[in-house]
This record gives sequence, structure tokens and C-alpha cells, in this order.
Amino acid sequence: MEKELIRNKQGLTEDEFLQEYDASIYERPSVTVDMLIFTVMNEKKENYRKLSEKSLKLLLIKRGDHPYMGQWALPGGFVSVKESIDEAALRELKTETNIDSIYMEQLYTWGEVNRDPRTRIISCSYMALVDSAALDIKAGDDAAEAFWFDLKYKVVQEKKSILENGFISEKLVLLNLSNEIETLNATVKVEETVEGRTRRIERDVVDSKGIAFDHPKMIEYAIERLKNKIEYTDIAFNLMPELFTLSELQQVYEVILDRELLAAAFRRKVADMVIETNQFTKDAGHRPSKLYRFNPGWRNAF
Amino acid sequence: MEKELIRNKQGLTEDEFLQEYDASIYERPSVTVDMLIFTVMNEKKENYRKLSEKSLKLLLIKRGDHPYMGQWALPGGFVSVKESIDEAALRELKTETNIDSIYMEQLYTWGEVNRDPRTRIISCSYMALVDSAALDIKAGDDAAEAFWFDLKYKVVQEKKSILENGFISEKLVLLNLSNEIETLNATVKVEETVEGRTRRIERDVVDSKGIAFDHPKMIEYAIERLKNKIEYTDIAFNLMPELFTLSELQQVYEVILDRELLAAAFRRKVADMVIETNQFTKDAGHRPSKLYRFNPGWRNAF
DNA sequence: TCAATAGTGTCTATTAGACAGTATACC
DNA sequence: GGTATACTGTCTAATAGACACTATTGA
Repeated sequence: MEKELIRNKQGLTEDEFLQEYDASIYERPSVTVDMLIFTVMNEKKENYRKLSEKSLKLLLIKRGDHPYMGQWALPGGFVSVKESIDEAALRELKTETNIDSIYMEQLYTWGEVNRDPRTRIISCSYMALVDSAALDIKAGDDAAEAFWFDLKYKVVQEKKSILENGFISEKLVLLNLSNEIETLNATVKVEETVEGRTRRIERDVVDSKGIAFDHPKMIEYAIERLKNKIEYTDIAFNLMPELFTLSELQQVYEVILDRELLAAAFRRKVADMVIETNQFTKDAGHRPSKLYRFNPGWRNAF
Repeated sequence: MEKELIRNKQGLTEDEFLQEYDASIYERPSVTVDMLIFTVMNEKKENYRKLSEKSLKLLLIKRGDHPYMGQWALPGGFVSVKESIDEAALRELKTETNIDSIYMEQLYTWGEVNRDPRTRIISCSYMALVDSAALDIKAGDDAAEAFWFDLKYKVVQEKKSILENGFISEKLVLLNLSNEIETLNATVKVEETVEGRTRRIERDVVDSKGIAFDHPKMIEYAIERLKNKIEYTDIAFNLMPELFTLSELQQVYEVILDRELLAAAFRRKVADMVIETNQFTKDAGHRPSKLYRFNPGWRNAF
């Protein structure tokens, strides 16, 4: 190998250099992963004819120790030096949901100096989408108390101030997380500053009732990403069971996008992404609906 | 404050807990930032009539020590415990380009266990876009030898294998980085596995001539992101000088997207994003072109 | 029968692609 | 005048939105 021959200023070869390398001389941050685990669940029917409404859910854990003891946080944990961050994220996912084959995507790495009162902690956030049908019992039967929260996202204020050569656009987002046992609220300010050719986006937790750390920021960010990606990718199918109706699929799009869609246009849009089966729903109280499955090869026609 | 009253299982209040917290008991990874600094530069004209071609450039640094001594790497450095990762990225950007007001965006955090032979290092990559006119001399006059490389991205192979309930799509990307002093090549394999409702994307450096670490992966990822975002955002303007012609803007789009665009459609597309001035180019050897500036408020009509 | 959803046909508005044709400086 | 680019007009194709209309079940 040629690399044996190269010597640095201290006259060391690469092997010698690595042997002498002392990683401990610099102070280092801790690294954690935080998981945004989303699912969509059916609420109970109002009457026998109506379809059941769907709602977007997020998994949170009640903190059993300081800091933020008693508050709710995203599931997560430290990344050990012997595992990749993806592995750490998968491990957390498995611990909390007992599912290991699932859609997971890295979102953003949060690196503010004082985001954790214990020590310097950098956290890498991941989004996971799970099919609630595949979940069954889990979430709640862990030592850590994990619960699904109904998640509402609402822009409550938008403000735009014009600068000499740009503007500041400020948005207040209200996050509401609730279930049978608790209701949590947080307000996140998202501020976009455009000055000349520089753009900066900054998120701040204005107010948080019961949500630990900077997790409201992570939640806000994840929802924006989810809303965005559902429009131009097929991630929504990760929230669906094996077989589903187009109406159910549309409901999932609607609950995430938080607006109603027209059935005709929606069906055209998803036509290539699904494969028709010859099965139908039953006992619906109205016309039965054809069941479909995801078509993994929809993107590049084959 | 209420939080003083809450005691954990050891009977400690939050303040007591934090005082006793010892962050040093766990082994921790190091964290670095790596910067993908892009610009677009003019090549010299072939003849007095023709427009000068543009080319996409990436800034690399020659490594002066092990590991990968003598090879080329992305500018970057360790994140200190006293600065946020954004601050570390800005610091690197400032060191390398001497510019501090610039477009910068976090891309992805790379967390494989053995990506660095020294020790466990997690690296957060950032993309920065700079206007080459604002650069002037810089890049080259630092102690570290930083140079701009002409960057070519080419998909040399695409393969799709069908599985029982999904497929594997494999893409080989050839990266070519060159300037007057050196030519570097790397091949990155991008493998997308869709199985059932699980999707996984994996990148591997198949082959690398002269590019250090897993940086070919980071470069490949950044170009994909850049190509993607230029289509639906206004980031391209960060590569433009204060005043520019629509033809120049189109050239920038073309060099990044690596395909020719039709002028009429392009002009329609960017019409709202620019503000006309009453100035024109001079001495062009052909019809002069109107100069435009960026319109920061294009998005939400005001 | 009727409430509620499933599913289709079609008109319209908007947008992207194609390309011809006109305009204008500088050598 | 000729070359190379600047810029516009318009036809066409593709797509998204709107909405009316038909179909089908279980109670």
C-alpha cells in the first residue's frame, strides 16, 4: 500500500498517526436521536352509515426523571459509540413500537448549545410512519409510559414586515396534543428572514405546556416536512394497511394536509400508485368500496 | 417555581439532579461539520460574440495530515461544546470563503460507525451557495489549500430488480472534480430498496480517486438536493450577483440541472421572482440584455 | 326508500413545452 | 450585413379544480 509511505510533518505514517491519535483531548458533545413516530387512527363512528373520521397521532413518553420530569417528550436516547445513528433510531423505534420494518427518515439535527440543561447534547431527529393496524396493543405496555396523542397543527398568526432589501415573515404555530389522560399545548414561532440574498429560518418555542425540551420545534418541523412530502412522494402509503380503499387513502391525505380534497382529482392523482384488487369492503351501511394495495413500481413505469 | 418541588426516585429536585449530573461517564462521539460550498463561475469566451459558458464549482481542501493526507476533502471542522452546529458551520464558511452573509442550509448528518479511521466521528453536512462575483480573490490564500473544482455529475448506470413485493433500484453516479492542478473521480452507488411498505436508501462509495473519507457520498447527496430544490424554490438566486440577465439565470439553472431549457417557458417561470431594472448589458457583440434583480417578496404577492 | 358514500364524465382554468418569428447591438 | 443572442406570440399538450351525475349498499 502506498499510504504507508506518506509521512506527515511529525514524520509519522498513517498507521503510526492513528496509533498515537488521542480522541479524548477535546471535550465532546453527547449525541441523541429523537423519534417522531406518526400514525393515523380511526375515531369511532358517529352513526352506522358514516365513515369513521381519522386523526393524526404522535407517540410521546412521560418523563420519569429530571429534567422536565413529569412532562412529555419524544421517544429517544443516546447514540452509543458502537452504533450508527440510523441504528440508534431503529433501536428506539423497536423499543417503543415493537416494529422494526418501517418507513424512517432522518429529518434534522438540532445543535443549539443550551437545548438540554444536563450537558451539551446534539440531537438528530427522525420521522417514522407506521400503520396503526400493524401496531395492535403496543405503546403503553413499556416501562416508559408511551402514549399516542391526537395531534393538531394550526397557524394562528402570520405577519410580514418589509425591510429595505428583504422582509421578515413570522408565523405562530399552535400545537395541540391530546388524549384521554392529558392535553398539551405549545406555540412555536417560525421566523423567516430574507435580507439581500441571505435567507435564514429560525424556530423558537414561545410557550410550552407539558412538552419537554425543544421538542415542540421538532414536532413543528416534522409536520411541515410531512405535509410537504405527502404532496410529491408516496410516503402516505406507509400509514396505510396492506389493503385500503381510496376513500381511506384520501382521508389520510386530508388529515395531514388539513384540508378537503376533491375525490375525482384525488383519484386521478393516485391512480398510478395503487393496484386494484377484486375485494370490497363489507357492512358499510352504504355502497361498498373497492380495496387497493400499494404499487411499489409506480414511479418509473414498468 | 413549581419545578423545585418535584423530586425523582432518588429524592432529588431538578437543581440537585443537575448539580450531580456527570456527563463524562458515557463515551461520546466527536461531532464535525462538513461544508459543501457551491458557486457558479464563467469560463472564458470562445469568441467575442458568444456568451461565456458557466460551470458549477465546489470548494475542496487538500489534507495536510493523516488520515487521507494529500487527498482532497470538504472544508470542515470539529464542533466545539461552546458553539451550536450552525455557528460551527458559519465559522468554517467564514474561514474558507471570507464571506459571512450567505445562503446556508443543513443537509444531512452522517453517522456510520467507521466513517473516520481516527475515532467515532459524526458529521453534519451543510450546503452553502455563494455568488462567485462576491468572492474575489479568496479560496487559495488560506493556510489550508482550498481550491475550486469544476464539478460534473453523471449517472452512468441504472438497474432495477424486481422483488416479490417491491424492488431494488440501483444507480451509479460518477463524480468528476477537476481544475488546473488536479482531477478527481469517484463513483457512488445509490441503492433504493422498496420492500412492502418499507423504503431504504443507501449510499456507498464504490470507488474514489483522491477524495477523502465518505465525502463522495456527501457530494452526491448535495447535488441531488440542489437539483431538486432549484426546481421549486428560489435558491438559485444565491448564486447570482446583484444584477443579472435572464439568460445568465437560465445558464445557472441549466448547469445545475444538466439539461437545456426553453427560453420562453423559463422566462415565464421566473417572471415573478425578478424585478426589472432599466439597465442593460454592454459590449456583448449582439443584442444587449436587460438586467434584473431578485424579488425577495415574490412568493406571497405583495 | 333513503342516507351516505363510491365512482365517473366532462367542462374549464392554468401551466408547461415547442417553436416560429421579430428585435437589436457590435464587429 | 451577418452573427449571435434577446425577447415575444401563439399553438398544443398535460394537468388540476369544479361539479354534476350515476351506482350501490344496509337498515
